[in-house]
Amino acid sequence: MGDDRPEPDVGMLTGTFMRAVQDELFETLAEQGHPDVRPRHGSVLAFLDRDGTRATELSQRSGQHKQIIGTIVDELVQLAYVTREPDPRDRRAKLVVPTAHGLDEISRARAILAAIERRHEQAFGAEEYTSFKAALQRITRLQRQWRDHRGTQPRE
Amino acid sequence: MGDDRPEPDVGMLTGTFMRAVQDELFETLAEQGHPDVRPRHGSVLAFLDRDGTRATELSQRSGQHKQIIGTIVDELVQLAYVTREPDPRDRRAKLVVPTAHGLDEISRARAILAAIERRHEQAFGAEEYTSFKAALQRITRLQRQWRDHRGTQPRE
DNA sequence: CCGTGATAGTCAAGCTTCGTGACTAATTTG
DNA sequence: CAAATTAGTCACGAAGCTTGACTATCACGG
Repeated sequence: MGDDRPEPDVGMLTGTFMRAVQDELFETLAEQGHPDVRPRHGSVLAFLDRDGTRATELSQRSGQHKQIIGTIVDELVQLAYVTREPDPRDRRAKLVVPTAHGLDEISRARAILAAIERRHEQAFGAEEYTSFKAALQRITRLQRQWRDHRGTQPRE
Repeated sequence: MGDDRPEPDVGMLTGTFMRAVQDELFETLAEQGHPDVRPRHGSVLAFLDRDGTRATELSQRSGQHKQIIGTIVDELVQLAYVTREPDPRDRRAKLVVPTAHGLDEISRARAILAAIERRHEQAFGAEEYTSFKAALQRITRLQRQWRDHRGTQPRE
């Protein structure tokens, strides 16, 4: 399945970039003792506080439905990355708390992503990479509000 | 589902950007007479030549499995975006050929994406946006070859 | 104090997308 | 002309997400 043309548009381009980062992250994690974490688990692990976080809070931070967070936490409990603890302030709620294994995954994932960025920085030069990243953040913030600009651009 | 923190890493950041572009593209297409095209259809429509393209070729260009391309073409035939024509040079092969409706979708999609980029360009300034896009292409090309750099980065 | 409405988490069913392996027909190779 | 390749399809299953409904608990106003 090999050839792959230059990406036709910005959407596909960023999709390809994202997939490439994901591939490196999860294959490297697999080599470092975490072969069972998958991208979707990031919706929990990437947003987890050291002292535990509620599922609803994780849902809001990640933008995923509560239902999804529930099943992800099920899997992560199974894999011994987190535990469910009762929340002392609210008997309905449960805190999702990372285990030692979970904390290890989190710090390794951050290290791998930092290494990726460091590589890009070295290839680009520090200032050019920094401004690229700033532009990406700004453009993302801009694009997320596209509905506000609806009539702004006249059509054809 | 509301709050959404600042994206924790580059992977998620680009993912958010891609999703935002996709949302604008397909909602706008829906308003312009194409309510049934979905993102996956892009693997065919975005890579289609005006005079037709083989499924295998589409598979290589898009990076999707032949099986996937087959089902996408099934759907697009159903929706009258393309037809399957026999390939005169090879009786095994069929050419996927866009209909007038298909060509309309393709040109509208390109126009919408161009409008998005124009908006970003206006917000950023032409030169800064151009260099951003060039950096994104370069960094994507770089990241796709991450396996080559494996031992390069010593690990803590 | 109590009832009404909101909130936390879960259960269940269904849909979309993708991956994998096997198979037929036609072509290319030697 | 036999053997290996290639184009397209069929069948099955696994992930991931969406939606709606339901139980237990909390918060607020009367």
